[in-house]
Amino acid sequence: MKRTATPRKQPRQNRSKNMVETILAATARVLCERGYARTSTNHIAEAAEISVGSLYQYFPNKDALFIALHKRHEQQLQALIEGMLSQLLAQGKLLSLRQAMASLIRAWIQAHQLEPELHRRLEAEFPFFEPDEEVQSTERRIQAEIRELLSLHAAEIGQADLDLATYLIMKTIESHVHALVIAPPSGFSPEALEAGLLDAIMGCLKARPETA
Amino acid sequence: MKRTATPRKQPRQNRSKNMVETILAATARVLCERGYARTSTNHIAEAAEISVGSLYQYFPNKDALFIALHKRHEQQLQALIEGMLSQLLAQGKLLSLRQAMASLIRAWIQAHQLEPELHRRLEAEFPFFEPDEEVQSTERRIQAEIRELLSLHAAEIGQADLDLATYLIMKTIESHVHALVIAPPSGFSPEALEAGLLDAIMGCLKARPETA
DNA sequence: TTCAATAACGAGTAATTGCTCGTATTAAGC
DNA sequence: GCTTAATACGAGCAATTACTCGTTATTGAA
Repeated sequence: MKRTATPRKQPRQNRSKNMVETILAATARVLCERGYARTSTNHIAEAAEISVGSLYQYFPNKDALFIALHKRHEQQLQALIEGMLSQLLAQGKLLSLRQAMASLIRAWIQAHQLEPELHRRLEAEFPFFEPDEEVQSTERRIQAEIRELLSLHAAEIGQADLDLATYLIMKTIESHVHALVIAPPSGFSPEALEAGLLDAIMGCLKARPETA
Repeated sequence: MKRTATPRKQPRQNRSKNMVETILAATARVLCERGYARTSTNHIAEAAEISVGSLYQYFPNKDALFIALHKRHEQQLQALIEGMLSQLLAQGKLLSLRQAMASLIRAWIQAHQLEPELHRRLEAEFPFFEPDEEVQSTERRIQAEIRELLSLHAAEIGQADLDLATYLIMKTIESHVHALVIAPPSGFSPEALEAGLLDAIMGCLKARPETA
């Protein structure tokens, strides 16, 4: 497996912009159908009804395809979450802390309804690539926005360290939603799970130091 | 890549029992050093200082190696956690709910200190195999034991559905510990994280239905 | 129409990989 | 020692794979 790193040309004409889209769409399709391990660049080219040569004009190597796909998907999710966050921030203290958290959780869950099978494949069977800089930067922005949301209700929050609180609730939401998408637990209704998750988040915020 | 499924012979003599151990140990070593994608059966045989032929006498195909390794590792972790759980159950109501949860969290974290790099590789860059039946059964037993632990303190617990509560706290602990091992967040001390996690768990348990 | 830049093509290649199978070595029962 | 079963070996095969590069087609401006 070569791993050429030579950068490829940027699409100039219209047909080649379409090409990039076609290739990524085919990559997603084949990934969902065959899984990462059994997906080859030849398969992708065939599914996209183009030649391998064309594929390699825009992507320097196989992994670049998946990295691009991964990035695009993450950015779509992030956009949905940020949309809800800006709404919540705009409303200020009109909403209670609990209401705001409930909305955040719901948005997070809904975002993950976007191409869930692709999400599953990307998250579950993907080798560990270094996270994209742009995605990370948005992640930091989301974190800052959640922190701001929390600070609106600082009076109600027991946890003194707002940064820690932000980190904890993000990780908690993220992991539960992840579990919901990857392997939805049987026996519990989505509503019950959502409510339970909200309780956990609120508990984590309300908590005041107690003696062990 | 063939994927022969013919079952292989069970080791009878001593030398072959050692062989299986040697092979698994080498698999772990190579996996940690090279990562899953760049690990071949030839590499493993070389690292184990045996021949590929010998390897294929005990493992029907490449994935069987990783499946066996994965299973062994999971069982080790489960054993540690179950050990702590039986201790906690034996102590009955001597410990407060909070104390019991704190011990559980600590045991969970400590269990994951066992070969963390191997754990990282297995969890992060492993294709999606169907979970092992034996491992799943132990998982269910652990879940039942946690439920029992909770039911000892049912009076203090707001969440009416103990099964849901059990599921929620398991997933919460699991995911936070996972994050701690895979990508420890910078900026927070381990103690603060542990305390925050405990708060989240307790909040999730204490929560009583509120009006949204 | 001409022509050069851009894009698309796809047969072919070099490398790798999983795995087999015929052979050699060792162990155990007699 | 002799015999037989168990174990270990490793050269090599068949299949797959990522990727190249010489060629052809398309575009659009002059």
